[in-house]
Amino acid sequence: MAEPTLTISDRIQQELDRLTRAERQLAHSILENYPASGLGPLTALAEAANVSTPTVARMVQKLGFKGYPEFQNELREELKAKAKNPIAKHDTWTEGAPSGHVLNRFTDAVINNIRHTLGQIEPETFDRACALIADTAHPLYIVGGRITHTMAEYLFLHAQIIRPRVTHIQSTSNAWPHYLLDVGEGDVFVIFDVRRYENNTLKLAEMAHARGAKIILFTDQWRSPVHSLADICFSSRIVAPSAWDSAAATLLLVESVISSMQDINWADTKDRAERLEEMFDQTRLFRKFT
Amino acid sequence: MAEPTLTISDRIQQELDRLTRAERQLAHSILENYPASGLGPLTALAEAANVSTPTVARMVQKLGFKGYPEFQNELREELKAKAKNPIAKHDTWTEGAPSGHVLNRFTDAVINNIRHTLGQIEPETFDRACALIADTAHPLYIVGGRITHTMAEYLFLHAQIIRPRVTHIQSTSNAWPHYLLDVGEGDVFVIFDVRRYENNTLKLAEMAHARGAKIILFTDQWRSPVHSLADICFSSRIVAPSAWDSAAATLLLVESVISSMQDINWADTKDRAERLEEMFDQTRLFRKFT
DNA sequence: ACGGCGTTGTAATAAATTTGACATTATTCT
DNA sequence: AGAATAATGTCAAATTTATTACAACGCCGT
Repeated sequence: MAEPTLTISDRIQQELDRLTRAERQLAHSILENYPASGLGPLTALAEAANVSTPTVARMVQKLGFKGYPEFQNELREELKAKAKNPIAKHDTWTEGAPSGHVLNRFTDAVINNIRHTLGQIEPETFDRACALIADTAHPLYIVGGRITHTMAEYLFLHAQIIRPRVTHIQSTSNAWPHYLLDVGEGDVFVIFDVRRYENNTLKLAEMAHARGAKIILFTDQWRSPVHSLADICFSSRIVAPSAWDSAAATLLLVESVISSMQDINWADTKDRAERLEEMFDQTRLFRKFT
Repeated sequence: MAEPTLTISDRIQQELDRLTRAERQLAHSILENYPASGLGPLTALAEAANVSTPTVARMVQKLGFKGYPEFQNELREELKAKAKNPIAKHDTWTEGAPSGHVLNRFTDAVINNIRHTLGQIEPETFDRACALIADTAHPLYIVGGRITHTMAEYLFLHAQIIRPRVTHIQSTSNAWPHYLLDVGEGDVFVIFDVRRYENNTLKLAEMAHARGAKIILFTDQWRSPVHSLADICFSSRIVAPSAWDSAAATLLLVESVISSMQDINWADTKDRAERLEEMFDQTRLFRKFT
């Protein structure tokens, strides 16, 4: 990476005058639909430009590449960079920190995770999931594992305000079988399971499934075995520059679900939230807002 | 060109269920930086995905292509089409969703929050906080409130692996005063308090402060009253297009702290993590990785 | 108009990539 | 637990692709 901010396209345009007739013809053909045409085989490019193959080979060498494959390689790198760029246009997030600082490295990874995660979600599926979760006609069960129970609880704490009949189950607790006694056809389960996938969670999902419950699964890119039982499955990217994974993308999804639920059940929510406020005031749990 | 509006990326995601382990691995690798990686030689793609070359060949056939070259050809066609389309439709996060969809609105807000939050943090302060949290010479207490205890617990679950003498206190539980009995000079408190700020949390912070403990506070942009007692204070932006706030930026900070702690205590962590793995294996809590 | 030089194309060679056959390993079902 | 089946990898053959050598063409100056 010796040339940082000089694309191949730039370089070609710069050289345009110094090029010969056939080469210019070729150059225009490359720029015509850049960079796609340059990523095909040399022969195809030559044909499209109506020049011979050696002309192509010679020109890429003139541009300073060892050969056509190297030329293509840089084109692909450009493409990668471009794909990342519009989102992560900050080379550093925290000013004054070297780009290698944990904060910057981690933030990059998280933003990337978010981008990939969102890219894989079909809005219809998401809306369907929210509708299920918000549907007060059926009880809602929220299930988390050893680490993920924090996400489960986060969802639970909000869902609890928005709608009635919500239960939080920890699959690592040994009390979970009791909860399943009452589960019936059409009940909704939101299950969190990221690697390392937990046996209890799978068992729980199997039992819920057997009783006719709908399952909405939040997992990672490799997908928990629960996914074969799930009606809807969201997989978040969780890779991070760390020995542990990042739950940030998952949290984003959860918060979006909460927001969407709230919109669906607004009439109810408003009422419930107000009653909750009152109760908080009475318990003096919170200070009055400044 | 029989498939009009169905990109290869779409098709791969659609088929994801029908694919086998190695193929899924490969699929993710292709989607990782799409479409650049798919435009290189088959060998390179296989290597990047850690699968054998025939696996790649087989999968592209499974996707309905005669061979790898034809697959690449369609990728290039897609690229051309995208380049021609002047509407850069990538101002949305989830393709196919209107920009007003919850997912897009929420994601925008979260990314913005992250930007603002990170922009306010001085790397030195962050490093100082991590050093304190990682310092095994003093016990570490982690405190959360009604909602924030999920963040607190997330930190706790990881800190627990990385170092000894970590305690999680819920300020909303009535057991917290007991924990404070043993607190002494130099003990470290990580406290989470976002609006609505909780009385219990403030009381707890006051007592800890009185006993000479160091306080690291995670709060929001308006800053909890605890901040006057805190040695270090991180304020995250938490605004979201929702009746509730977003914890995503806070989580990002927490995860960065975890990552940094781990680097500081690496020697210990490795050992502790290994012992933990053993115990997990013995309890059969998790399934063996597929 | 002719010789020289730079440019371009043809064809053969060399290198690489892709594909297919087979052995090995993992997984599923009984 | 073991047999059957599917999945995956290794290796070699075949095809495609890039490169090189060389011949032909056109252009320009004298």
